[in-house]
Amino acid sequence: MRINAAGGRVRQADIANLAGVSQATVSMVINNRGGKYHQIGEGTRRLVWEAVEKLGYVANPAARVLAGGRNSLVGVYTFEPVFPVDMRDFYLPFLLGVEEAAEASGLDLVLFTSASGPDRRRDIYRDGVNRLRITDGCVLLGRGGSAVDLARLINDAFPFVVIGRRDLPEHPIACVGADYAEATAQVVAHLFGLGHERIAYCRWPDLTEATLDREVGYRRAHERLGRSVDPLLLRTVDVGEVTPQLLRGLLGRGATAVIAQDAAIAAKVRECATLLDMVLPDELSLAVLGDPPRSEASGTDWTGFDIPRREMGAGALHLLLTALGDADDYEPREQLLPCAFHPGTTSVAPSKRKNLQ
Amino acid sequence: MRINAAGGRVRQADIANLAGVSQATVSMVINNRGGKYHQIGEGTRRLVWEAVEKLGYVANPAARVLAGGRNSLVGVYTFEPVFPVDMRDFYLPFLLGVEEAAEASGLDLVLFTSASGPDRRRDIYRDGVNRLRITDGCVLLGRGGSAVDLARLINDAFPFVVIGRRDLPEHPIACVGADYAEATAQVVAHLFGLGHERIAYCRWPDLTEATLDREVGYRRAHERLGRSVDPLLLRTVDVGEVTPQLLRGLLGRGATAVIAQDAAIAAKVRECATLLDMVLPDELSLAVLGDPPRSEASGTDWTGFDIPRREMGAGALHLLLTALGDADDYEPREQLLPCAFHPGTTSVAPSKRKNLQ
DNA sequence: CTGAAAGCGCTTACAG
DNA sequence: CTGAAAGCGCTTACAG
Repeated sequence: MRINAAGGRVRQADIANLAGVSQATVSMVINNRGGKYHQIGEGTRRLVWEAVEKLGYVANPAARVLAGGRNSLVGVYTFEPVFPVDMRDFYLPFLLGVEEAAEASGLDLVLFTSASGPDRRRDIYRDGVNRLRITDGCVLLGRGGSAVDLARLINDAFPFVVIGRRDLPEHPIACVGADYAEATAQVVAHLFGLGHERIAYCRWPDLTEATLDREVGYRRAHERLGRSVDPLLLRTVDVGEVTPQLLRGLLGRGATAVIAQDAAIAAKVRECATLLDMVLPDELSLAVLGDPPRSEASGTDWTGFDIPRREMGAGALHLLLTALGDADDYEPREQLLPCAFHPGTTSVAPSKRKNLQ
Repeated sequence: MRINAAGGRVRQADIANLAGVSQATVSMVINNRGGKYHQIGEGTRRLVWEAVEKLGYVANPAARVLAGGRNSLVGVYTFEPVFPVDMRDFYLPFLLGVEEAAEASGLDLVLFTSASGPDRRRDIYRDGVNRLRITDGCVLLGRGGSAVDLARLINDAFPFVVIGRRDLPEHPIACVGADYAEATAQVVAHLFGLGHERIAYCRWPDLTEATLDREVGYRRAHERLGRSVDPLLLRTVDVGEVTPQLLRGLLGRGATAVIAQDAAIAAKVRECATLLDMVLPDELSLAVLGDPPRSEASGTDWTGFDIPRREMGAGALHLLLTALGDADDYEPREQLLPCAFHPGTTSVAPSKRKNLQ
């Protein structure tokens, strides 16, 4: 490294020496500050730049940050270990969106990989310390995210935005979600439009917003057409519980279409249908509520919708920026992005199917 | 964020106040320094940690770095904008490797996305500032990487490791590369083993280590078997220059197998072969020197080798750690990882082919 | 075992 | 138009 007299890195002080000006002046010149205090002469400017070039000066960003306040570091924190490759496929687009937006705003991203302990579980608070604080603010990602941790972050007045709609009983939370309710309603409406009368829905057993919102959409679509939801067609299942018997039950109840919350369930339903010797999609229409990860899509062009993951990532970063901007009168907001409906090839108008009894 | 009396971020001074100790003691406790000077009592330790927890203190990384400490922040810097999706596909595994290793070492990752200017060109040094310095050290990734920038980093005594073999005239550089020479030699040897006598090679026109190393391997494999390289079979081409005429030239020169540096060229060669009504792979064996990105593989199981991208990423991080460890007698090292040979289905024993004149 | 102090290299009021 | 000084929040000798 370029060395000054003292054998250290070249500092503004060295430039000041060589140029015969004060250190403050060097700073002003380098940052091109024209503040009301410092009007710096052309001659001085040149002197300073010459010295800079001669000594090969480079500002120390740490010092700069320390003296200046913000550090232009924004964090990305994932609640679950991100390594299982499937998960990666799923989360990556969010990350890309965040990154794009960060790049556009001149921010660097901190990936909190260290946050997971030896057990690979993740906690924001470990040893009572919130590492996220090295950043100006964070984007939070993933299914986990205990309400306790979130409440604590709010308590700490730490700026953050959650990707995915999130409701916290007490506190309003800034989040950017996908409008699953409306997107689901659209899928259901599409099936109704094709002529299906009885549409089954297999949802997850969890109680997250993502699951509940979709059910809301399923019900909403029925309401809009003045139809009532048959409770026996609305099933709460784990993938493992999807069996030919289950499917037979739905068919027996008159279902001509099955909507699955995710691709794993959808694939399982299809498998069962095949076991029952059904011809797809003619004898059974299928739909999935969201874009399946590559590994599970397996070439099928499912009826469903695309989650605007990239846009959600970018939106989260932007929301975070406004939070950082006017820290004072900032009101946590929920922002819902529309999902693009995708007709796909797994659903068609219902036809007669053979009797399964 | 937790606010102290002065309305600012919580600092060590606030902890010191609350715990009734000096700021220096807080620093020692937090960094768990047992230096010969400071033996700190268990009681004091507890008091400090309690205060830390109560106020939600987190060290300011900039200040820490400035004062000479470590950060547990490691940077990842990509020379090219990473956004074109193909590029992503290519770079992602490296990143995963780095992340895995970082996670295992309790380090967080800083993605320098801001490094690219408005023109989306990337420079480490912009406005005379090297932002990388907020980290303890960096992993550098990508094809760009001007020798000037690298030399400057070395001059600055900034710890870094390059992914991909890199030779700098003057300075030794720490890098983790793939052993392209040996991997290429293996591909050639495989083709010789199948009975091919004359093997053409289409390389890129650039002069990067990645390109030169592969050519070395091509030549080495010939030497080992006591064969000489026919200069007319070793072609330097852009994708655009791969034409049926080119291929005809190679065939006319007796080639029964063509090795392409990348999948784009390989695909083009195959296309040309098809135009010449050749039956593949019987009449022409093909190989690619590296695993093609998903988008270009297009279902073909190319003869070639797998670049150990993930391992390279992890290796780079580990090398960086040793560099950070004994900063004193640290000697920049080059580390080459073997590539796994992959027989594939695009090459077989040569057979008679029809005369193309 | 602990505190007071210097210093890391900057930026930014403030005083001329 | 420019300089002297304070302060950002830490770490690390040094002095007790």
